[in-house]
Amino acid sequence: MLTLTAIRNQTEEIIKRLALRGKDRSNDIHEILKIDENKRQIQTSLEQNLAKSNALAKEIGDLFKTGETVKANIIKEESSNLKNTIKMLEQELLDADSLLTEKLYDIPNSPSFKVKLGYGPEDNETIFEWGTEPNLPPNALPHWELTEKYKLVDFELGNKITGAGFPVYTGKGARLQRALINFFLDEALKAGYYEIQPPILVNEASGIGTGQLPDKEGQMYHATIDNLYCIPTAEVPITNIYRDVILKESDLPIKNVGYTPCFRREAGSYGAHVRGLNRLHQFDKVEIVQIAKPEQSYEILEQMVEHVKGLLSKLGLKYRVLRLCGGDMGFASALTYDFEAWSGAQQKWLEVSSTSNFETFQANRLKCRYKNKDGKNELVHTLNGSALALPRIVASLLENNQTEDGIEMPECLHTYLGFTKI
RNA sequence: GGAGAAAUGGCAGAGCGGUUGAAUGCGGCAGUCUUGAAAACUGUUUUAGUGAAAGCUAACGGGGGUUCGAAUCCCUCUUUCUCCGCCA
Repeated sequence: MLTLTAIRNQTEEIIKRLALRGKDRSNDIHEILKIDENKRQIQTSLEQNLAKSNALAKEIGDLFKTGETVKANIIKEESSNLKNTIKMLEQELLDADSLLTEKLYDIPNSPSFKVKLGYGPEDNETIFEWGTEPNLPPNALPHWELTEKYKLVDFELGNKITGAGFPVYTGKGARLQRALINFFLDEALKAGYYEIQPPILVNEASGIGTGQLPDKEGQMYHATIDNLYCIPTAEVPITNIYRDVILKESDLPIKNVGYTPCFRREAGSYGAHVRGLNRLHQFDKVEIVQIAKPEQSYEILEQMVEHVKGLLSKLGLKYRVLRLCGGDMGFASALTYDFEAWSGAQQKWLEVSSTSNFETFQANRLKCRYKNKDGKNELVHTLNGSALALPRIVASLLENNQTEDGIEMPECLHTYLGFTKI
């Protein structure tokens, strides 16, 4: 969530930046300021009463020590009466505070100045494109037919065991999954990331920390008996490592990478665009996460973008990079680059990575700070990106590299795969 | 899963109803000394809210309660440790 300090001190700038999302938020912001002011008034009044009560308690203690019990009892009564006022003010403060939090949760992150005003995907800017149109045979097949032909993924079997969107990878299909995961992890290690294998079930506090809760509850699988959630991305556990943590300046930037399966309920999805591997309930992803000093974060975002570009280039996939417009950007993000790989047989772009700078939006909820040069605690910036998500990479690889007599695998995967062709 | 014990500052560890935001030790930081370092000595060392500041308020695992007053008593949850059971 946005920090109150920013809303208070840079009100006009925040409003201007929020407007880039295509919706005027000035009323909400001013309402928040009003609630905040009211809250502070209540708080001041409460604290004054508490101070009085503390002073009386001390006085009673002293009186008992000197044996002046009669006098002490009189003050005791006075203090008892004060308690009612305090209780009332406490409740008022609690109400004001929860109202304030509720309103703050409702405001998305204010986009970076680099973000273009826009309302949907049509307003995104393509800032980079690489690769050439694959040369496909005349009878080229979409990946969902290739996976069947070469027995790589069994969707039917997944239906039987679990349900739609839970595919079973078999034979070379399974080995391709493992190869990609290892390739992505190794590339991240080479780039200086530290490998983490986190839990894939998280508690409620973690869901709130990275912003999946309380709003997007319906997107996650929920194990109700133990009140745990299946992670929709490794971002959740890996970023929550730093919840309620004060880092040293020398710790930054922190560069973590983790592979996890990801679970998304994708409630309400249907139709051709979810066919095959295009959209799944369970999929695999390697995620890179960085924690950075504010002044470094945008440079680091560029580095992360370069890293993802490198992966796609090595895989030989035609791809493009989009800078999302305000209206298409995620709730928590200040600047997002989407990566789309070209799917030759489907003749469409498939989103394979989303790499974002959240500035202090997540850090504020997480209470993740670092001690700066002046010894002050300052919120960090958090960033993350998929590097990469597997299913659509597999779809593109299979489709783009199909030949009359098999599917060629890119060279960078050969040693991981133990074969060169499917 | 059963039985028992415990949770205090960066760490270790006192306190177990009344100037205790918290003794002491270690660590950290600053200074004295030194050519420099070590040692020794001196000082300093949590965080958040509010305020121009002084100050005030809150926090001893989380939540709730008793009391004029709680780190200290009670309830509850969580976690850790020990023993038993089960298990890859």
